[in-house]
Amino acid sequence: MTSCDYPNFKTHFAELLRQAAYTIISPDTAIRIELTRTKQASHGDYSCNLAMQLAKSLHQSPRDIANKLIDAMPASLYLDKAEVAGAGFINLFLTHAAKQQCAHQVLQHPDTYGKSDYGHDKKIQVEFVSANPTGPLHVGHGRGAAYGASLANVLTAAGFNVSREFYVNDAGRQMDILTLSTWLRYLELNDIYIPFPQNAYQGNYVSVMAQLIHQAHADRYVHQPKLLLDGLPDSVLKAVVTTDEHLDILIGNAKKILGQDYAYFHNFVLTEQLGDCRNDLMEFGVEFDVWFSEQSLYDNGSVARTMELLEEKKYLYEQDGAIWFRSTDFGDEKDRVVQRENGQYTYFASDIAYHLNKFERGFEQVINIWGADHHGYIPRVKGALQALGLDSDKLEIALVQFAVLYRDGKKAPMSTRSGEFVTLRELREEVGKDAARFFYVMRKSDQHLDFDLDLAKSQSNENPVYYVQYAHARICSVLAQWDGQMSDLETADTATLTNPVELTLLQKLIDFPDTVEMAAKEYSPHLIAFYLRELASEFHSYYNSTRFLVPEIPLQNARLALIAAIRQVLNNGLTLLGVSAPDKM
RNA sequence: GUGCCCGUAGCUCAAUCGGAUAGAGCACCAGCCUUCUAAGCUGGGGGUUACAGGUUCGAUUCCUGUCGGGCACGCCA
Repeated sequence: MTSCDYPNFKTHFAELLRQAAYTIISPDTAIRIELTRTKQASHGDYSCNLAMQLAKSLHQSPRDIANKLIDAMPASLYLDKAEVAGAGFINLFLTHAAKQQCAHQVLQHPDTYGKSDYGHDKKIQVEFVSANPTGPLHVGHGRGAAYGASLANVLTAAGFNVSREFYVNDAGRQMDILTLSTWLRYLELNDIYIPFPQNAYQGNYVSVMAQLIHQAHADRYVHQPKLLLDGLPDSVLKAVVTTDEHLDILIGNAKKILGQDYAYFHNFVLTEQLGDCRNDLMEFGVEFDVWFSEQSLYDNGSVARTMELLEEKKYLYEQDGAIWFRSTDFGDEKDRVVQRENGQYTYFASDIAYHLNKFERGFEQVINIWGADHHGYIPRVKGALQALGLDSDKLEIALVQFAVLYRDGKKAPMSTRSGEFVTLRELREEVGKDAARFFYVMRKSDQHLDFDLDLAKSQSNENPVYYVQYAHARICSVLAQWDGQMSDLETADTATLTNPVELTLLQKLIDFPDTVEMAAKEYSPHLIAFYLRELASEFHSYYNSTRFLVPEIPLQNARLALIAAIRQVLNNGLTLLGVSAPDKM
């Protein structure tokens, strides 16, 4: 937390302007005072457009109002000057002393600098990745993982009480298809060849799981494979065409044949895939507080109970043998099935129960991070929450556009079915965790991401992450060659830091807490990435223009205090993004 | 066909919920290492923010239309 003797200047000056404003307008007038950082040094450090906002209602020129506001502003020892510019902007200039003090601030509160209580400990959940445990995570999941983890870190830093959650789709058809796929591969290992459906899981990891079972249990689960083809047309035998119906028949037959042993296979592949997924994410620096099982919602009756609730509120009806939810009442384009003709609940049904459960756990804000291809799914989920009498505005869906892979200048396929996908693990091994994490959050999450594999692999030293890390390593190197005590820098006299580049750097350090807050407010961790690049850029420029280890001790200590503070902020920022800050490169 | 998102430098992307002269990186050109890490720095060329209107002190941002691109439109998950 920032200590009370060193203010947030945006907040501080906004308050002064508020007091000034109420000398010329009625105190019960609602005004929004927003300070923005200026782009040009000649415009000062902070700028406010309040005068232009008031111009219309006061019937005065913006510049006249601006002058009145400046005259009415209470004095501040941090304010060097305030002036009117342009159409009526009020430009505020910080004193050098105010900026120089920031270096001390950072060094005296190294781990907490950048944090704030903006979130007021509000209980917030971030649910992300939530990939089907039916195969390895691919590079599309990687983006959701990097975004979600960074966002959760940013929210935590901004003072929210964050819970990271992974929703495990352990119930449903996709798991059954994987189970069937594994059993078929297992049968092959026992020299029993049943045509492998083209719409089953083709990936090599399926065979690997089958081998594990075969090694442990030999032919124990062979049973009567011929019965598997009961009720299927001959075309399936030739493995030319298999439809979804064929697959469902195969699954049904497998369940019948295997009996209790089906549960063994199902559980084995789930445990195996989930473990792999958890491990993969951990190596990517992404961890979760809660792994929430979809199956548990069936086991404890939550799904049935949720459906009863909707039934009581008259939002369900029967048609064509299925049960429908009236999502059109809430703006969806059509009503949606919650229970199929065959009596099975749909994924949507358990999802409603899941979201009800989230609210019952007391989260004041819930963020779901979904792939952008799910955008059509939003109205029905929000509709269901409204039907249950909940405030759907407390559910924020952050859509993450898929990363489109390019290989040899062409789009590369990345379906989990085709077996040709690029996995997150492969990507990590090729470009490293740090580069992958940084690269993923370099751009706004709702923008398409072109991921050029050749570039990322062959020219990874061009990745911007090295630029930032290099700045950190350079500072470490300088400080290692200095023989003083770090504690001396905490109180070093920084009054000599008056060069433009030094003042720019100090202002940049002051900006860090505001940047974190903005990133939290806008759910935009990419702002941190851009901030770090700018800070690193200004540092590299400083490094090339100014020597730090100089004979004059007071001057040396002042400069070292500044670069030590920069190192700390680089470290704090990189940590938010899950990227390491190396001492050497 | 309907709905949602998007269109900014040659390429990949920014632009603090409408602000001042639209910014970076890569690529290209010209310079800087007997001195703290050259994975760096300095300078330069590059734009009618897809197009046409509208709203106002002010538009890349908001509204309408056109063109172009992506995604979604299952009793799948």
